[in-house]
Amino acid sequence: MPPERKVSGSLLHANVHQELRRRFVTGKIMPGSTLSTRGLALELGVSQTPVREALSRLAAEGAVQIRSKRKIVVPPMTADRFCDLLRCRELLEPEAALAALPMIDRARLKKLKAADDSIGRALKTGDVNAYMEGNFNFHFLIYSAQPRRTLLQLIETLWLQFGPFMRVVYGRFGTANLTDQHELMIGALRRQDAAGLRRALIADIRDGMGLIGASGFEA
Amino acid sequence: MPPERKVSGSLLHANVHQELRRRFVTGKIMPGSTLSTRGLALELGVSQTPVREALSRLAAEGAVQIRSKRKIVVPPMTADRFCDLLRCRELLEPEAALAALPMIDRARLKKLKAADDSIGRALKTGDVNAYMEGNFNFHFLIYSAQPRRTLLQLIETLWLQFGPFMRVVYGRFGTANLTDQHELMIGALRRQDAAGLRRALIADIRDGMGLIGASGFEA
DNA sequence: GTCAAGAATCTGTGATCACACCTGCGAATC
DNA sequence: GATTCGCAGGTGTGATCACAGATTCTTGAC
Repeated sequence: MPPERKVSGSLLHANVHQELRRRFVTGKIMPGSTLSTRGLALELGVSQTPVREALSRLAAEGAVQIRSKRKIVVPPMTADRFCDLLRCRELLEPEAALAALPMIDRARLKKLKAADDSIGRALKTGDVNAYMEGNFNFHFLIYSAQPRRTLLQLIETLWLQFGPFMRVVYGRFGTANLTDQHELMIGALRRQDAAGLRRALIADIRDGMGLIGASGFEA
Repeated sequence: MPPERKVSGSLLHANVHQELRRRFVTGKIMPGSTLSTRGLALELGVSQTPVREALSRLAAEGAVQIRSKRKIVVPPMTADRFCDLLRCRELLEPEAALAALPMIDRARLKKLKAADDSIGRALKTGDVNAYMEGNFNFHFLIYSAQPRRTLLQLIETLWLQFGPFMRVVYGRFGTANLTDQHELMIGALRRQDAAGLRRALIADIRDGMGLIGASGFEA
């Protein structure tokens, strides 16, 4: 069979990487599950090559671990790792949010409000998928407004590792009482209130931390 | 020609990645220079495949940019990016150093002293290579003593992007008067003096920041 | 019926080939 | 002599093939 190349635009491996990245961030992939190059290639209708390239990148970003012996797994969840991730978020995200604060114009505020509404609807219907996606959009609408690309990249790395965990936690404990902080953040952004923004964001991150204490981890 | 496989141990692409990473961290690769898969493959005696995989990882870590049109370059240096990197370092590295502080035993202190001596010798002889390598070893001897792997990974990412820049700066301004902070850090570690450690480390990072102001960047 | 040994299969990894496209160098034309 | 057109070389990218090793299922003997 000839290669049958048609592609659409270009850069298959970039598309694959983005698709997988989306799955990670929105928690569509469970911690501890195993991925295979051939399986993903079949599923996405491409050859192994772009899948391998995408998986290398994800490995570099810590989203998957490449156990050289015949298995490539998304890292299992442990309390230590979860805590480490949250504390790193707590270090980096307030910095990004504060840098973004002066850049928030009316248009972006409108988008933020829309994202928060969509989160609210997801909470009502119990749609965890939509909640995860909305939460991601909400936070990165803020962070991407600031010009420090390296800082943004570090935060993306964290969310990539964090997504699968978050999904497990929310699946286990439900998604109640988590949206208040977003409202506070929007208010602080509107008032250009740096202290309030930092406070609300840290509280938002710590909400996740609180969930963790009791549950036995693994897988 | 038959594949002629001999490998050594295993995992070619891991070796390639590590080799390239070392070159980046120690500044053997200049900002703005271009790399090629075929060239590196030839130079390292492997095929393109492991090189491509390693380069994907490095791209994910921000060490190289993959301009889809025919060129893969190490990002050119700009004042904004340099400043962004340094501020991220300032955010993350003190956190790691303080977490490492209680873990520093006599053996590690001895290694730190040795690394600092080696830096001193490099400064005397003006050996920039040795200085870069020693500086890297010194800092990561500290950071790797603490258990937060994610935090460590983030810092490694920063150094990967930082290495080529640092080399340019030191090549341009010389490496004088930079070692004092390391002595102070060793002293603070010995005394388990958290505040002193933080102060010396931040000063060490800001030393780099000071160098940047006047010079016109690019390339 | 139980357990162990071997075959079949499926995995990641590396090499090689094929292709589209950009870059430069050279020659031909005005 | 200057400008433009075309061809050759080199690039990243994707597909395919080949191989080593691990896992799993089957099959055989006790």
